[in-house]
Amino acid sequence: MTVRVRIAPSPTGPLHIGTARTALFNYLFARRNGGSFILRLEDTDVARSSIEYERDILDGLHWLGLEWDEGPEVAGLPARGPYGPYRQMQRLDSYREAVERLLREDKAYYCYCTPEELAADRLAQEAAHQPPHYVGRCAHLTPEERRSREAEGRKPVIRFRIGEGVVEFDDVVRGHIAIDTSALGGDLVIVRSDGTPLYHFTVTVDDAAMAISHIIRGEDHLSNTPKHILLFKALGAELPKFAHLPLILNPDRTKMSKRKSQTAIDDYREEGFIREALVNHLGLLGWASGGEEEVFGLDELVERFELERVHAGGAVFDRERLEWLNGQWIRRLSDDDLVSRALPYLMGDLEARRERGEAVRIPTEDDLRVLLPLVRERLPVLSSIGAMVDFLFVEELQVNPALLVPKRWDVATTLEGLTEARRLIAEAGDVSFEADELEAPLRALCEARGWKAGDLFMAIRVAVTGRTATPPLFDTLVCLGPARTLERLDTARALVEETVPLPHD
RNA sequence: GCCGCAUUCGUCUAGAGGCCCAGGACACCGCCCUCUCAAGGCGGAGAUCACCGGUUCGAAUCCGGUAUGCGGUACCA
Repeated sequence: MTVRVRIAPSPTGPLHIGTARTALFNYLFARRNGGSFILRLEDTDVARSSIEYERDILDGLHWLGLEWDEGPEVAGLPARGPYGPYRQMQRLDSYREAVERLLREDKAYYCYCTPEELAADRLAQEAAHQPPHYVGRCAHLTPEERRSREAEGRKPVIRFRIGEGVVEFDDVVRGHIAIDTSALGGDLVIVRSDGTPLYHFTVTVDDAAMAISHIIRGEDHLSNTPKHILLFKALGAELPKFAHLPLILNPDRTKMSKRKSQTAIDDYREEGFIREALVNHLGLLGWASGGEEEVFGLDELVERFELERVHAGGAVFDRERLEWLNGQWIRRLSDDDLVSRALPYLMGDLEARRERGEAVRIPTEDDLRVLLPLVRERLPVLSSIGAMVDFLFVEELQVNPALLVPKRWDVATTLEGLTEARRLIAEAGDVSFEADELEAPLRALCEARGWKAGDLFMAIRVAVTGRTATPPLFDTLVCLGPARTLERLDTARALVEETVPLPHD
């Protein structure tokens, strides 16, 4: 059997975590089984769809590395695949044709009920403790009745006859499912009164037309599946296999939502999560390899993925795990790759500072390449690059004098320490400004004075970076260079003297 | 309300009758490493496998019921 799967997002919002996960699983299944992964845009909700969202979704999927084999034309590039168009609003003819067929075969009919009538039905059903359903008022209209309603100017919807019986199917992840059609809400509206087709209808017409073999989607569609099966049959199409993925949940275990969680892939990207981490994390939501490794790249996921191993319970999106994976993946990036990915974040930070009136140097890729080895295992997300290395690029460092004096030291000791350190560093700089050359004499100094090296180093660290947490000190000094190092030590000494009065000595 | 699905450490999960008084990972705690912060290493704590019955010599694993949660129930997708 030729495997053909699809992701069918509607461009009514930015790319959602859930959509991305569904896309991933479809992609993995397709690649694993030598099948095709199809992208289809479900844009029939014209009121809520927009081209911006469409862009965002396509961009996001592309960014994640989930390349589709067939899909719509994008940004000037032509559509790909023999089953186009891949945008539903461009497939209206095929829906019209399908509707006409259903109408002709009396599997569907025009319904003239007004919203008021339907609301009244619903109220009555509620009062009678019945499940809401369409009562079938228009199910068997005579031609005369139809004409008179038309004459009133009523615009009909088209309903699909649901019929009686039990719909059964075997879900790949959930096993055997049986649902009585009486639970389906009565005959289903498939075409709006304005003539546009509705989701349940378009999705099955398209899945049939595109020869989709496996429908892999979120569990929220499980209850709708009987409707689709009935439609497939009415259309005379072959039934695909169904696999319903567990939902991704908010921490309170409700379906993940914008209200309660960060759901836009874009927002994670902006924070500096990298695609490898996101893919890895999403791949582990509802699926596990069965082995004990958990850090997998896309290709490794493809190698191991099995739809049958997807499990049925919902999965809370655990951001801390994502962060850990992000660190793992950042550490695995090559230097060049990390540099090019992190640089925009650094630039952004510095640009923002500049706009606030601070003097900054603009870093080059080379600037970053030098100190990258020092920060890579300290980066949880790329956006923290600025906080890590900004001191190299700001011209006038803001130092909090209170931080300058190490916890175990007093002002006088600090002053002495910085002065002596400045002298030794200047001497070392005359020879060669390298980490080893700097460290040895400073350690010797501490030995001689009975200081803990860590205290002296902390004073220098703050003097030179303004921060208490930095990459290793001597490498940092080397990156800074002798001139700026000495200058900042001088500034810091002055600061200690000026702003902190020396009480009794 | 009705229908459907689900339920193993806080979280993600392994587990498909004896290997499980339940394994791994994140988070947490401690120790080691260490110039700070990380990273890394080692160790710890953490789940009466939702509950109740049944089947079986034996159940997290099979069956039934209950509870709870979630999803669906639109001229949204």
